[in-house]
This record gives sequence, C-alpha cells and structure tokens, in this order.
Amino acid sequence: MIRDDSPPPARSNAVPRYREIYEALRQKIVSGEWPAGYRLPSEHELARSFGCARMTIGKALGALADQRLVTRRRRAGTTVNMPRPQESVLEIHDIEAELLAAGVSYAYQSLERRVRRASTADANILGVPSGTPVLALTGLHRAGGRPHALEERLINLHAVPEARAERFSGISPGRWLLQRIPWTEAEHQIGALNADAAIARWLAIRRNTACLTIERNTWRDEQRITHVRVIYPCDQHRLVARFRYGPT
Amino acid sequence: MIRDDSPPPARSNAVPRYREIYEALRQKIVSGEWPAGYRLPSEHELARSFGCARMTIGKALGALADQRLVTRRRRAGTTVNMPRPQESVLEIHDIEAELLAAGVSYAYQSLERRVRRASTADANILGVPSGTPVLALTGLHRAGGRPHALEERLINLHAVPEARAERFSGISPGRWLLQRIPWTEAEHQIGALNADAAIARWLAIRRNTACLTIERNTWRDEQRITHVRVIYPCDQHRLVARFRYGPT
DNA sequence: AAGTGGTCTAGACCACAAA
DNA sequence: TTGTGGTCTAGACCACTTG
Repeated sequence: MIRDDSPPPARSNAVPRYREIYEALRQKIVSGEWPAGYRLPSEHELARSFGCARMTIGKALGALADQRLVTRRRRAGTTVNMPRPQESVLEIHDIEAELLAAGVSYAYQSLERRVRRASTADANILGVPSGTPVLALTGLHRAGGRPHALEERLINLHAVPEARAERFSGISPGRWLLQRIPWTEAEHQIGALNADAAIARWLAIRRNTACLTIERNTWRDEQRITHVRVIYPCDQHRLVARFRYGPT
Repeated sequence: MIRDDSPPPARSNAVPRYREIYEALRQKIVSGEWPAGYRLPSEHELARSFGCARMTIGKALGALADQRLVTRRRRAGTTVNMPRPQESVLEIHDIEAELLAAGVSYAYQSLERRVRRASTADANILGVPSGTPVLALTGLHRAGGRPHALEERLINLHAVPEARAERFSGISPGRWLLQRIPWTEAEHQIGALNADAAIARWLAIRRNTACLTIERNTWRDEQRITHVRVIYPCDQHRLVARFRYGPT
C-alpha cells in the first residue's frame, strides 16, 4: 500500500486549522485592511497560500459567511460585507432560572385559574376559534418574597388537555409547559405600558408606573399552544443583548 | 487511471444530500419520535444507513447542533436536547429603514448639539475617562411629520474625531456613524420608563406615559464609540422577535 | 481500551452567474 | 464560456471521554 509520508500534517493539537484561517481572515476584515466590497482570493488560491485542502478553506469562509462578515456567490466570489445591520441575539431567560442564578429565592403564586370557552377576546389573543376550551391563568412571580412580575396566560386545552387537571400551585405554568410540550415556533413582542390599578396592586407599585411587557405566543406545528404576557416594573427588569462582530 | 464507475452519485440537483438528511433527522426530533435525551446512531451508522460519506452526516448533525436541537460530545455521542431555552434573534432595525419600509416619510430633527469634556455622568454612561471630549446630541425621529422617537446620544470624539465637524442636520447620527465607523461589539438594553416633562413635550405625549427605551453601547475593539438611548412612546413601537425550532 | 465526534486531505462533479 | 463556490467521497489520524 502506498502511503504519502511527505508532509505528515505536523498539526498537533489545540486550535483547528480552519479556525486559525478564520481568525486570520477575520482580522483582515475587522482591521479594515480588507474594506467593505473587497473581493477575497478564491478558495483555490487561499488553499495554496495557506497550504491546506480547499475544504478547509471552505469551512473558514463558511464561518465568516455565517457571521455575515462576507457574502459568497458562485462565480462572483467572496466579498466583504458592510458593517453588520442591527441584529443581535436576545436571550429571554426563564424567570425562575434567572432568579435562582442570581441567588434570589423564587416562588410562583397562582392568583386566578379558570377553565372557560374562549370569548372573542380570548380567541383573538390566542388565535383559536371562539368557544375553544381554554385555561386562563394569572399568577405572580415572587423574588426574595417580593413581587417581581405578573403573568397572564391563556392555554389552548385542545393542544394541552392535561393542563385541565394541573393546579399550578408549586410550579410556574411556563416551567410546566416547557417540560411537557415541545414547541416549534415562538413569537415575542416587547413593549411598555402604564400599570393600571390591578397591576399596580399585585406588583406593589404606584398606579401608572411604566412597566416592561413581554408577550409570547408559541406554536406546535400549526397549533397554538399558549399566549403569555409578563409584566415587569420598569425598575426591576431589563433585557440585555450583547453582540460581537464575529465571535472572538 | 482507475475510475470508480459503480455508483455514479445519481444525485442530480436541487436540495443537497446533507440537507435532506438534516430534515429527516429533524423530523424525528420535532415529531417526538426521538425524545429529549435520546441518543442518535453514531456518524458511522448513519453514514451506512443513509448510504453516504461520514462527512456528509457530520454536516447534517452539525447543522442540528447549530440549531441546538442536539448536543454532540466525543464518545458520548449525539443526544436530543430539551426544548430550546428562550433565546431568539431580535432584529433591531435602523429607524429610518424601518419607517421607509413601512412607506412612512422620515426625518431627523436635531434638537441639541454640544461638544464638551465628559462630565462624571457622561464618563459613566460612555465608559471613558472624565474630561474626554464628547459630542452630546439630542434629536427627534419624525415619522409622517409626527414625533416618533427621541434620541439621546454621546459620541466619543477620540474615537470619531470627524464627528466634531458634522452638523447632523439632514442625516441621523445613527446612519452617519453606521456608514463610517466599523464596530466590533454592541450591547443593547431594553427597558421602560415614565416620560418626564421634557420627554413628554418633545414626543407630544402626556407626562408619565410609559415609554419603551432601547440603549445601545458600541465598541470598536476596546474603544467605546457611542452610547445612545432611544425612547419610544409605548403605543408607537414594539420589538418583535420570531423564532422557529430549526429553520423551515 | 475503545468508541465517538472533530478535523483534514486530495481529489471530483456540478450549478450558477458573470464575462 | 469559464471561473467560482457548493457539495460530495473514501479514506485517515487524533482528541476526548466514558466504561
């Protein structure tokens, strides 16, 4: 059997080759040496100059494209993009996990629990036909014994029939659902509102205090599972999103 | 020259093989046939059963891992994850582009423009030493002639000296910066506040109205470029984030 | 110790789009 | 027409981690 002993990769360990190449190319771009619009050498050329297989170059360039640093098109080649548009990864954590991570005690207090046939309003919010059985929940997330956020939720009982028997006394509905129901799509809407009398009472804040709201709709395939609105006093919660121009 | 003519790939066009495999595996997971914790067959086994090279399987599994549908570890194999934590891609668009896309006229009105040495407050906000020259801007984004959002911005003149000469009469500072300064890191904070008298006046809303705020800090490498806070009346703006459990 | 994923190679054919 | 990226193969060695 013929073996090619000439260049035994000599690559030892640690950081993969494609990663090194990725970093080298990224540096050219971030430093401005390769400005927006600049066309990179072709994969074949880069493979020659870096002394590696074309697939390895492809992996590095693919990573740059994933980071939106470059655009790749057949025949046109690989070109440097304009600085990235405002898009970033927002992490909306599970409230309970978030508080526990901060070392604060957490409790969910159920305030109201009703099974009913969906009113027109319910139907609009949850996106199901009027009359569909739904579970309407209101509850308070407490942190360190004090009110932290108010949650209003509708659950489609056609999608989650087992919720009909659940009391949600100890566990929050969010956790309960997350552990049971796989969802395939979610939509968040983030907004602000002035606390009305009821909200103010539960959250122990003054009426009209600005609150941050997060609404979430979840689907399993085409079926709506739940709608939830979480209301945070403005001084108790901020959403933070960090973003880097290509990871490190 | 020896050529292997036995199984000419027969693969013709359209969708790549690794994509087909990705979809097939994803279906197993999303449908629940492979529940959380389930261990997938090894790459070798999958390569045999799908009749392709191991690298092709690797690419499909890598895509599943990118989507956080599975976790891959050496020796431990590839296992199905719990339903994904609440994380989604939030797109924060350029205000002007956003409005133009909606077919609404847009204008930026400069309200205040001052060059000064950073006060202690400025220094804290912008993260530069006190005394650093900064440009402080206040401006109003107008949509269809009506106030849409209020913007308060600090620019580090050490990082962007050419801003000292710019009047920002026609163009918004965000656009101007985006076109000139490549940034490498950004941080967003989203919150809510009650409009004070000044904010209420500029936005033509009642005092105490809840507003959504978006603060953004940007860096170029280690250097701070700008800090901006944009304030939207609660009824005029919502952030929307959509998320799917794996694309398509 | 052994099985798994991570990476890499040196080719190959193809689709696409620009010249 | 031709150069480019997109994909694929059939191997290979290695690092990691669990049994």
